[in-house]
Amino acid sequence: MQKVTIATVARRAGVSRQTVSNVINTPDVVREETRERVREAIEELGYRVNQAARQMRTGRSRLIAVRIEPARDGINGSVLDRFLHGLTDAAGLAGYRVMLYTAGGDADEIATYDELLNAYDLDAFVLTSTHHGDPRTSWLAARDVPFVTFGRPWGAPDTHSWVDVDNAAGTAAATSHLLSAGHRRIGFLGWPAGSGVGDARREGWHRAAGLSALSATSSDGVEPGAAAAKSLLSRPEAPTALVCASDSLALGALQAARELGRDCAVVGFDDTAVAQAIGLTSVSQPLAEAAARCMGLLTELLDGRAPSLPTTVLLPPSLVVRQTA
Amino acid sequence: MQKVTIATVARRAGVSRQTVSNVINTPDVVREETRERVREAIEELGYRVNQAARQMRTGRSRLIAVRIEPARDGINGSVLDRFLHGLTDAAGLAGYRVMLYTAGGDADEIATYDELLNAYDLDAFVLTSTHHGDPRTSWLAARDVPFVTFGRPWGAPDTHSWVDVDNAAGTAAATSHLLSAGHRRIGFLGWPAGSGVGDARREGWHRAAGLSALSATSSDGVEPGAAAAKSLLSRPEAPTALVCASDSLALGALQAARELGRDCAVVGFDDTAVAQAIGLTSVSQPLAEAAARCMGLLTELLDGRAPSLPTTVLLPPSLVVRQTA
DNA sequence: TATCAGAATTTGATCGTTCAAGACCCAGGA
DNA sequence: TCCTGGGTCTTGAACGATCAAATTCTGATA
Repeated sequence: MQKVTIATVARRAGVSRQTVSNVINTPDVVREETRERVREAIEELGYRVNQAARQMRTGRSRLIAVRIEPARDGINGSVLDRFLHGLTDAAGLAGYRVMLYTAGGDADEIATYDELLNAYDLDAFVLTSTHHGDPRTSWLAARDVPFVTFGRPWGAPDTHSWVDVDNAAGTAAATSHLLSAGHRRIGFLGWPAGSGVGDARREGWHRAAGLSALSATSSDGVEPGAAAAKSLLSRPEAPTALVCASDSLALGALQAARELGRDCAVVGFDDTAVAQAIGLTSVSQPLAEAAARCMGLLTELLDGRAPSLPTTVLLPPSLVVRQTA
Repeated sequence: MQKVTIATVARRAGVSRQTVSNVINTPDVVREETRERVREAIEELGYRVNQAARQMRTGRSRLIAVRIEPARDGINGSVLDRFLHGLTDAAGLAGYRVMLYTAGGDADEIATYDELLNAYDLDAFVLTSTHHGDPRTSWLAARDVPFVTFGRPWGAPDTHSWVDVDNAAGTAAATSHLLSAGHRRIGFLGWPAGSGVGDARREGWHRAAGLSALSATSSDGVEPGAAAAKSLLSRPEAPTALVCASDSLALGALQAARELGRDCAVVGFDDTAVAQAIGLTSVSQPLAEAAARCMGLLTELLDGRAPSLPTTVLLPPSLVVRQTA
């Protein structure tokens, strides 16, 4: 089976190479009848555009890169996993492919950008886990590399397009749910101030609960969460319900309540496998949609039809009610 | 900043294009002194080989593809996630990159192979979730496409190289652990016969426990697992410990025991986030190593220095002991 | 019928690399 | 002196697509 190139198709259809190329890339400049003839030839021969050749001329690879992170916590790891799946799907529909890379830190990641851009002509990047003073976005912006972040630019102006989930709305919804279930003293278990995501989740609870006293912080994890929850539940005016910044913390809270023999409603965040498994009510991020929107913004950027101002997308999460609240 | 090509480097080093190419690909044919001069030029200019151009000549892309599956169960999803991370790392070290794709079923996946091979000149594939009568491997083999499977060819001869985790050894280790803890009636909670992985996990338990009566099956999931565990625990000679084919089933078993007010040791499989979170003893697969070995086999195939017979790698899992056993 | 604009199609060059073949240099043997 | 041959380096062509410019076709108008 010989290799089928654009020339093979051209011969079969009785036209020139360029016409075949036009049928593929700018069909409207080709006469209807010719177009049909060429399309048939393409079909019969099973022709597929050779990306490498196309890329050499156009300088575009139809490849976008995403970093795959080590599943840190394990519990939260699946968030990225689901996002990745959604992104791969969305990219495929838009005619792009997703390439993975790993990186040890921001500097390492930037070095990888350089490598990927030079060697593979990557078209764009999707960044996750944005944080305060993120050096990656400025590096990419300075070089006019198209990119979108999943996560807003914390503490910085909106100089690029991003997609994020409205974390505050999530905890607010959780709090409202608890309020309408009759709870009046609703506490919050979160991370130390400073992380954008964590602060937003606290803010949503605060806005809906209207009180700021019943709040505790700890690093993420089941054990630390249990310890922090215990101190909260041992106060004089102990909460009857806890909104937590993560499923790990929520799990800790459940353990603490059980150990203290207390009845305490608990809501987690991220709707991870753990939540599903143990019946934990949790706030669920629309990851597939977030991924699709990221891809949407990217194709806008790549097709040059992007608005001059960066677009920002804020998606509402949803509350998945289970047994714990 | 002008684009740096092999010609730029050649000019700077005062040699021809081909010599630069030789320094990169076959350094031993270039005189020591020249080689050094060229290397310096490459360094100073920050030159990187353009993959698209190279690919056009050589027909090889230095890209390998892996399918990213939807996180079915949620609990088990993270297994693939961790494997992917390891594979991306290992591929990077070998000078390859990982590309993702999704597919709805075997036929769909095969169509994707065709597309990826034609359009992107993919060098190789890594298949996961192999199963009885898998059509994917024969399709690839018929076209001489290099590939490795993570998971052995169930019910078929070893016509290709594969890497797998010794599932039977995992459940055997779990059973031995329980035996040495004093348990004498150790049951097994698994999936219906027919899946290679599931059968192997049962087999390991059977071998170590020496009895086959105390076994029950159900589809994967917490609820079904709880139901099946209940029936086991309600028998006259009820087991005092249960080895399970997955963490989901194990979680179900724990719930069943609690509801029945029974004390029952439980061991899961895969050491997922759920196991870590709730202190479930579980069998852990060496996913990073499995990924690295897959990559190792692939590079052998790709460099043409593969042994004539397919290589098979069977890795031992390890038992992570926590509170439940 | 001749002319002309616009549509449709073709031609030649090019992207950056590697392959294949040829050129050059120098030491050693006839 | 001339030839041989291995080591080193250079030259032109090719991979398969698209760009830019040139050419041919078509149909309407004078």
